[in-house]
Amino acid sequence: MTEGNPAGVGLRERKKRATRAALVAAAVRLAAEHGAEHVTVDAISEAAGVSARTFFNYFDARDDVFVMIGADASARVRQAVLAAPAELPPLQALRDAMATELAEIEQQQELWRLHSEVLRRSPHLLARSLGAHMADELALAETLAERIGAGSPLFSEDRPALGSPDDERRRRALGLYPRLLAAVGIAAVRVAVEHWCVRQDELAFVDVFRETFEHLAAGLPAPSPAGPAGPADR
Amino acid sequence: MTEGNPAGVGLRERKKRATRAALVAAAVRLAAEHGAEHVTVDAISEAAGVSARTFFNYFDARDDVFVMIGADASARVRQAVLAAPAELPPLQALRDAMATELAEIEQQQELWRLHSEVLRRSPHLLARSLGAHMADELALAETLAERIGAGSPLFSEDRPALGSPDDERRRRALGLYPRLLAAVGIAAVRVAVEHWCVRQDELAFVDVFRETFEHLAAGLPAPSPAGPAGPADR
DNA sequence: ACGCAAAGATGCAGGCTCTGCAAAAAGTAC
DNA sequence: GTACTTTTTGCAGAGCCTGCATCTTTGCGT
Repeated sequence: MTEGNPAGVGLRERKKRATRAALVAAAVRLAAEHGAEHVTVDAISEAAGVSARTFFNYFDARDDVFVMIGADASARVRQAVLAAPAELPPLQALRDAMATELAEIEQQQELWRLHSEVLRRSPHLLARSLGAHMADELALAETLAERIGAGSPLFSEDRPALGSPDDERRRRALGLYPRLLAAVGIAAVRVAVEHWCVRQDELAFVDVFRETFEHLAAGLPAPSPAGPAGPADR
Repeated sequence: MTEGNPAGVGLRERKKRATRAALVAAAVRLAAEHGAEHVTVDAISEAAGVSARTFFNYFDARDDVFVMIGADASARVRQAVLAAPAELPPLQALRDAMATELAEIEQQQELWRLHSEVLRRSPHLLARSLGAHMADELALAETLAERIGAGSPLFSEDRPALGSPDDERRRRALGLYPRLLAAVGIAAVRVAVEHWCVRQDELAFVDVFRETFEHLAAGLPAPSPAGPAGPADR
């Protein structure tokens, strides 16, 4: 009924995306100004030009509007993991895929800076955001399994909700290693980003990122007192 | 008003703990039976024998009552990390500390099984639980820093909320390595537990746990098709 | 034992979040 | 233009959460 239209995706679809984007933009702008917990659904909806009831047609919970940014970045990482040269070890393939994505995000700085500002001032949202990425982690584990070749043809782009029966089935089909690699990789990126955010002035993100994955590849040995993977940084 | 009383911690304190425990127990029991999202604060409070208003004197949000189990386990892990033999590499010290704690938890099986059942059926809570452990991660990173000797005398038992100015300061004082080790270690435990939960019948948790940390210590190399971490235990 | 001060529990008012339902409005196809 | 589908909206209602005033319990000195 729909997608036969390459030029225009259909007025309906376009309007929906516009509304969603307007809600997210309004929410982030208001949150940056007044603090996320003082921004009501009514205020967001009014700023976006829709009714409060409509807000809940787009988001299951008020907080979701603050964590639904970059929902497609993880999909691109998975694609890159599959496209990586076959001779690369899994950890390196993952590292490179993530590096590419992070570089692109670094260019949209402004939006992400506002967003991270909001998250910093509302730890509650940070926690929620973290949890929201659990589904990404599972999907990434599947992709890694497929790349390694240990997996069955699990590839599919739809992601069932956490805890669904389907989700259950997919977990069973995965080995320990892909899941571990996915979890550890995501944790490493998170730590690298946080570490860099705290000392933006002193360090280049690329260096932090490289050092982080060097630690991992080395098996996390105790760092020498001077510097872990190079000259010390303070 | 303090600790001078070894025999009894004071009636007041005991009552508070009892109330908190009663609320948690009632909540988990009700959630296991009816599903977490159908359990109201009123129902929990009534089952625990207190008023609904009192519930919010103990928990900031209704969902918190479902994720506040084992809040003191992480403190014991930190203690064990510090107490570990000095010649142990950090990763191993962390592994052993976690293993001890997990063994103790394995004995309270019943409560934890119920709890994990609740989390499984309510992914929303799982996400929240994940985020709640962020503070633990930071504290663990500090402890690891102290053990390594790279840290200043940061030791203190009070944990400021995520995002507080104090939290900010403490993050700055930490190097990349301790934070990475803490994040990766916690992620590894989570994966091991999940992997084991999904195939409880086939595997012993100890084995899954050991294999997980072998992967880490080896630097996450691509597993050989046959056996993941080489020819088994050493 | 008595009474005082601190801490906790409770009730209540009120605002905000979120859901189901049915009617109105807007887009789509014929 | 008409009929069909999708989206938006208002409304009612349940539940979540907080601030405030009050009452009860506990800890402790005398």
